[in-house]
Amino acid sequence: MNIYDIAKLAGVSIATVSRVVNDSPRVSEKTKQKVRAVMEENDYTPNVFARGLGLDSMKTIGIICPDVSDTYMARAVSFLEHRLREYGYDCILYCSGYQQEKKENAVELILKKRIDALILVGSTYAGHSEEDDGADYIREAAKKTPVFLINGKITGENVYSVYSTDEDAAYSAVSGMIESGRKRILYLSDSHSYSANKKLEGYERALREHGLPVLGELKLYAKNQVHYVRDILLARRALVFDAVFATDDGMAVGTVKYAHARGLKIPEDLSIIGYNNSELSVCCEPELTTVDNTGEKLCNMTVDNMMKVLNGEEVSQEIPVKCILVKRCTTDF
Amino acid sequence: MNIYDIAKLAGVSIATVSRVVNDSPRVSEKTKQKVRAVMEENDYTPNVFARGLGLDSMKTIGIICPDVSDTYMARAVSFLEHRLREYGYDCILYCSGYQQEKKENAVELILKKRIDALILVGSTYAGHSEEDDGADYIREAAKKTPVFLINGKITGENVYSVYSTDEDAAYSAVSGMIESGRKRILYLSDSHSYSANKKLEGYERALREHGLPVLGELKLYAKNQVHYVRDILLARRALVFDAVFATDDGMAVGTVKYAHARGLKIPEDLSIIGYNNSELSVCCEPELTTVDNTGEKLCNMTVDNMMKVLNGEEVSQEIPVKCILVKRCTTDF
DNA sequence: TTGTAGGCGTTATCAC
DNA sequence: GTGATAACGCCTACAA
Repeated sequence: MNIYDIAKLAGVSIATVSRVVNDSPRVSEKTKQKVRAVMEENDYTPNVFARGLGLDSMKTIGIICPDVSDTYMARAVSFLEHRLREYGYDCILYCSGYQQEKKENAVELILKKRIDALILVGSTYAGHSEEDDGADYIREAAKKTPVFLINGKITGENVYSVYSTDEDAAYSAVSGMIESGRKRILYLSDSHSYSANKKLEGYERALREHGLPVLGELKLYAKNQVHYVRDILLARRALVFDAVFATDDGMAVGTVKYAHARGLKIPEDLSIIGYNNSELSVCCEPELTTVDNTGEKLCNMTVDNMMKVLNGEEVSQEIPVKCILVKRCTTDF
Repeated sequence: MNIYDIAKLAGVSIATVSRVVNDSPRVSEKTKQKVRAVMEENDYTPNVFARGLGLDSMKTIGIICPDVSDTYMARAVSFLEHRLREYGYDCILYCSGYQQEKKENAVELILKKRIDALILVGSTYAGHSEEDDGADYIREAAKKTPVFLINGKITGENVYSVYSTDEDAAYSAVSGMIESGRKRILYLSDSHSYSANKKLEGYERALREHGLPVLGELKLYAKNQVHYVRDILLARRALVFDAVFATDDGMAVGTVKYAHARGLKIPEDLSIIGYNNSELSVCCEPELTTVDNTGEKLCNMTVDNMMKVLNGEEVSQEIPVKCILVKRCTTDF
């Protein structure tokens, strides 16, 4: 059942049917009714491929994230999908993994789908250092379609970044711990991504501004898995620390487990702050103090921005969003 | 840059270019080389819309789930996406919510995209009772494209179901608790979906076969949120139970919190079993005994099956998969 | 082995 | 207000 069939049945031309489909004003109400009736009756649906071919768009946005099974990204994808759908867009999802090669491959493949825009979720896409950010493939992609980063920053034509101010958040979280008497604060992270580095900067600045030394032994990298973190900490008996700032709740919960295993009291003996304010943060005992980086806000702003860009409006290429420290029971300030 | 441009530059016809693109055997190696070179140089990519129009397929699978921010579904989507990509398919994601009307709407909208197949994740799509399963919209969809259910069962032409045997799993979990001396086991659930009902059946069968009464007061419905469950249990001081069988880990963790609040020892005073073996299950203290319903296996089997169906092969319309009880520290059997 | 021509189902630009 | 008709870019008989 195509536009010709409908035209024939309604006794009009395909042009008129097309106009009705697109609700053009220059069709008489009478013929509109007539054509609509025929369409209903035969439950006709315009062929999206044909339409796509003509308009060079299928109203589809590509979303790439390293791993949707990660809570943070799953939530982000959920927010994005909802907001995009409100605007009438569909989502193609691609989970790229964390390796540079796979990320480049993902971008390349998804671009072939002629998406209207591309969203990259997670700071892994923002590269490592400021100089060589390894993000040229993204700038290249931006020549074909607008690119939107969630929680990462890349400068370039046609690329837009919305990110949370992790440096600030880390600074004030760590400052809080220092001001409540902590002297040896462990920085616990699972990555060297853009946002992880920002958190590290905030951590170090807090130490420096409070006159504490920045020690290499107090920076620990691990997998973001509860038991993994617990065990790695248990294995380093010699390492002394009275507080932990983790860049993800999973690692913070691992630290809670470690404290239990060693009989340490939280927060008296060990103060802990997580990141992301995920479900996990209210599962452990005591419940985690954690940084909420307002994923929903980031996502909604990104989509709203995108719609403006697609409409040809001017838009800021860089939007920082403030984090919120959610105080629960693993800190005493 | 389209097929005509490439043809002109390579000094061949568009038919030949098309053959090269599709790696047809009836092109001489020499012209293949030549054409490929030109394509590389201009980094030509065939227009997927045009191809879709001709072939009536864009190699895209629709995935609908009620909510990707839910851990179980996020994992499922992740597994599905990976497997589908191995076969060269893309995924369109749609989060429908749980309301019947929205689910129907989601299916209707995604069908318009002319996907090659549809996957429905979660037993909410399988309806409630055996008689009126409210799934006619799915059978209707199956007239247009093959439909695959993950963890739900619907009978119908062109619909395929892969599901875990939740009745069995619930039966043996609850039996374990009874045999270790529990007499009043609370059934805690957040839904009346197909799989939730199966779990309830298993729970009731275990009680009956062990000579225990099936009591309405011991069936409790709640939201799948840690604090919500804790508070609802605290609010029912009069309710007596010595074990809890929860249909999701989130509610089981809520029960752990409840036990802490009341000073109950786990598992001595209260034995708890969760469901899904999610991240949450190792976050609380003590860690949860839980049922692993092998989501990865369900997903992989679904995709493999789908590929056979798309190739016109015959395939079983119904595949049950066994669950595994993961024993941790909230039970004593 | 290669080329020509028709079809896929729209939208958009003209005329009328 | 409505109707022809030409794109859109690819695939694939059929012909050579």
